[in-house]
Amino acid sequence: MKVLKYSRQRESIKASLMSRHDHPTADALYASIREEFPNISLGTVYRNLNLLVETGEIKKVNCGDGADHFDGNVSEHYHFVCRECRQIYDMVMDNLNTLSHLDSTAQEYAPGIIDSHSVLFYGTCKNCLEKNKEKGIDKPA
Amino acid sequence: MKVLKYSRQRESIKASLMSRHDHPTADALYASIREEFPNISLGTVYRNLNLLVETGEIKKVNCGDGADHFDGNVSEHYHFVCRECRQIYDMVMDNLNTLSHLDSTAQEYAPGIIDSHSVLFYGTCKNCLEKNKEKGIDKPA
DNA sequence: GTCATTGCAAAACGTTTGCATGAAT
DNA sequence: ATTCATGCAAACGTTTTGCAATGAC
Repeated sequence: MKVLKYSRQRESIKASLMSRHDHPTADALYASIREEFPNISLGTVYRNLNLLVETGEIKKVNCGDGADHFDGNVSEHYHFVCRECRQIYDMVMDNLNTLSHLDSTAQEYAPGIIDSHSVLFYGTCKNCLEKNKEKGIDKPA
Repeated sequence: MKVLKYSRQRESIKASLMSRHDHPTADALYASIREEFPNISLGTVYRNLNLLVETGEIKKVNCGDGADHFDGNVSEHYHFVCRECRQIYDMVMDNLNTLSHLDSTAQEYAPGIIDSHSVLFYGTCKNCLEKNKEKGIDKPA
């Protein structure tokens, strides 16, 4: 296994991600890190995010919008992705009824060993539903 | 709604995807379509795949390897993604115990209206487990 | 002193788009 | 005749990479 050396940049990237409750892209994170490290490069942000994913300190979320999103919350949870505003929401669910149940069922059918999973729900979030109502739009685009 | 005109290319792309049991990328599909239509362009393949997704005739699967994969099976099912060989397997599961259960639980927590979902399991598939055993590797990389 | 990490820029990758031509209705 | 679809190539957005310089140990 690779030996990691300390780096202020990596520390700052991790701290910045941990302090957020959204699921920023590398570029969004880059923008906020630059306030502290004006000379940091986007490549460094990508390299460190990938390192942190490898060590399991953060998670990568792929919601299908073309960009990787990152999540400082490594506990098992689902995500809800709004098709209109593209925001990603955490969905904390009852493990007993959902995740663990899903896992045990999956084990029976999976053609191998499962070590992790990604559960995404797509739809229209409450905020967008309200905005649509205000504009007099009954059905979401 | 947009009116679609018939095109031999689109028909062939759909037929080609339907005949496969894997989950090819646009590029892989492009390679096999080229046997029938040597002059077809990759752009046309992408355009038609997106049209077919819009009309609900096929599905897009995002397994996090950077490329979109396409699925001719539009019935609700899960996917198992092998981290070693990158292959995507269909997981046909008992709806009563899993998908519908998951959906009803999700509705309680989701911050809006859910219209679809993506469930991916990651791990090592049976084939790779066997190959690893043959090579004398006990634990997967 | 060694080797990981950085900043920079270029390249790679998958996907989309503009445009003139061709095909379907 | 109209309008959508095609092939081609260029452009796009995201991520990775090669390299010389810097920093951690």
